[in-house]
Amino acid sequence: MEARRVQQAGRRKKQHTMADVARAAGVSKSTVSRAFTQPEMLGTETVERIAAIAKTLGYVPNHTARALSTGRHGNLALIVTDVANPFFPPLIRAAQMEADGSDFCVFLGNSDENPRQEDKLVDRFVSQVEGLILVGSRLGAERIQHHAGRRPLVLINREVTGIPRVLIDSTTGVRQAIAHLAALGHRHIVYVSGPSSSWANRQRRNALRLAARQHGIEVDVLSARVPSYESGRAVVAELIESRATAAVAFDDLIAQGIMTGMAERGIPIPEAFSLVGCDDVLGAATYPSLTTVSNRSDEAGRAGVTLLLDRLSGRMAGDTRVVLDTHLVVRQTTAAPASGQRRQGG
Amino acid sequence: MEARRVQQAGRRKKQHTMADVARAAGVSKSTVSRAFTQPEMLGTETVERIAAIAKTLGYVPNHTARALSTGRHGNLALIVTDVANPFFPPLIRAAQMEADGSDFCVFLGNSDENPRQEDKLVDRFVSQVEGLILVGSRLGAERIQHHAGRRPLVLINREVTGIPRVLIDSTTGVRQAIAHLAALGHRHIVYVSGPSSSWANRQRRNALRLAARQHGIEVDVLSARVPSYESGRAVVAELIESRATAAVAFDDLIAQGIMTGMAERGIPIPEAFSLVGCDDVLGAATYPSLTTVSNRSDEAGRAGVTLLLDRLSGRMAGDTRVVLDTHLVVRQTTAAPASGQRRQGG
DNA sequence: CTGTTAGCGCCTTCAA
DNA sequence: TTGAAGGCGCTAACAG
Repeated sequence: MEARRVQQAGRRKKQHTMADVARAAGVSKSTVSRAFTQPEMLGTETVERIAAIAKTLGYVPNHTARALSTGRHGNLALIVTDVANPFFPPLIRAAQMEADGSDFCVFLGNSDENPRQEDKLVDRFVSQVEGLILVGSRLGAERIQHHAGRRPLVLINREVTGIPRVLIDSTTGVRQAIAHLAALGHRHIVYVSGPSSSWANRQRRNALRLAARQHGIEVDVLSARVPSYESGRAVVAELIESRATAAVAFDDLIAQGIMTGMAERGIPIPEAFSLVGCDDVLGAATYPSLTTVSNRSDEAGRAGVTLLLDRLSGRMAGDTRVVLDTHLVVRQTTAAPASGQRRQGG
Repeated sequence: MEARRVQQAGRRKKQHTMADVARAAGVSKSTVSRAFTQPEMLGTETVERIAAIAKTLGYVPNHTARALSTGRHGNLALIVTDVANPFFPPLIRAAQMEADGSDFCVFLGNSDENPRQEDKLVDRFVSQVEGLILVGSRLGAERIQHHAGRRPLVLINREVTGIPRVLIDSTTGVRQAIAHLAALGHRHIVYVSGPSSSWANRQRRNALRLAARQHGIEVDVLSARVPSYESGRAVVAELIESRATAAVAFDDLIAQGIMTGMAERGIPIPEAFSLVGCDDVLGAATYPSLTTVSNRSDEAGRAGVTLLLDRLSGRMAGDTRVVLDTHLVVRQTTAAPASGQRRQGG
């Protein structure tokens, strides 16, 4: 009794319902409902009268009840691996704005690079969204397919056949990066890898290996595991040990960490070591400014939402695949290798 | 008829409902419901059996139906002015994780520095959330109070009496910055202001003016309006014209823009001009690395959610006010003014 | 054009 | 400890 009262007190001032409006207007609930969802079915004056009454009453249709009855929520979920990684904010922002343009609300989920967490988030969102977007999902293909069976699903930077996806194709940019390093005279480089379950990471590694082979460049791979400033800094010791003359990092954060680590050891970039990042999220903030493979993650976000919305309105086939190009932005962290080093490398 | 079929086809494979689980377990719906919400009311084995069956069936309680029936959605909304501003991602991330720990889903809204958009977002969220968090709201006090009357509301970096809020207090850090500049010998500085409707901006400006007066430092104010790299760069011409020897920028993005603008004009920082940022979101990425007022925006996000959740569970009085300190991080963009400039300034 | 009647899936009294 | 029944607010047939 006591507890119940507390709970009721906790409840907000009760909103008016359709029944209130109907009573005040002397019509039935259905008519009120129609006045909001299919006004063209009603007499003009009826609609206006109901609208006026609703307004004075401060009536607002209940989103939840409507959703339960129609199965349409007007929500969608965006799940990313790490909100704070600068790759994501522009993507999130663009997705957000795009959804907003179609009156959709967006749930944001942060999986923290953890597949289990990602699963949990999907489960939690799935019953209240129209569809979901997974960015750089760390989930296995079968899990993804499972989820896709429950709700329309779009992937960003993850490739699973049969599921609509938008892919930022690093291949073009990475090829340019290798060509650039080759032209400068590098013969032995390192790829500093990111998370092994990341599609982007695999794609970059493979593209790099292929291009390097074509240019006769030797490639070592070191792993930074987590894409962060710290792990970039931590990998520097190994990097030096490798005796390579240049490195391509999985992303700009790692690259920035490497720059710091190199600076701490008094190794000047680009004079003694060349470095290329990926993503171009730091702008020209680092010094020297970072040569990097640029991508427009905001476009990926926008495209993801568009794809999902199209799919929802039935305007789209199942296996769409949107590919966004990348390109190398040459700034100041790449140069010809020091001659002494070049000998070592060969 | 045709249309209906299309719609049904569009509907996903129907999720299992409580009734399915009940049937499979040979119990009633109520029992299944209780197994999920008040297991202690049931026999241990009953609960386990139901849980097992639910699991094999892949049953997930329907969030929407539950919300309709209880009035509790398990959602909350976080509205920020610009997702892509590096100040926000850590805050968002922390808020996100904190909410997650209490099984809440979070809606993210991007107001784009626009009060109308902010209002719109609130309206759209309000009927499906337990409460909202507004970060750096650009809304008038009366609008905020209006919204707070509909749902529990927490403010971050916005002060409205009577509404729970967490404030990142730049005063302490700004004071340190002024003391630092004064000690270096600066006598005439500029505050490069951010959005005029921003609480943080007003607070920083006022704190700066006060501290400057105490140190006998002259202060001009220039406005960058939008907190971005570009607007920082755009303000540089005026900045030079002012003949001040140092500037404190509303945030690090503006400061970074100023650095670029100065570099373009061949004015070396800190030799010819000293610069202090706010927020400390760039790390040591700029060159020279930026002296700035540090704040931990992630703590603000976490605190905001905690405050809201506490309020929801009735554990909290109305007018809570959490204040987070800041402090100056001296790096490389501040130095004594050139002697010629100092004369001009006095 | 408008009213009537069933649900949507779940929670929550009230009985047993 | 469990079941039956009603309702949360709205939409969507089906009549009229």
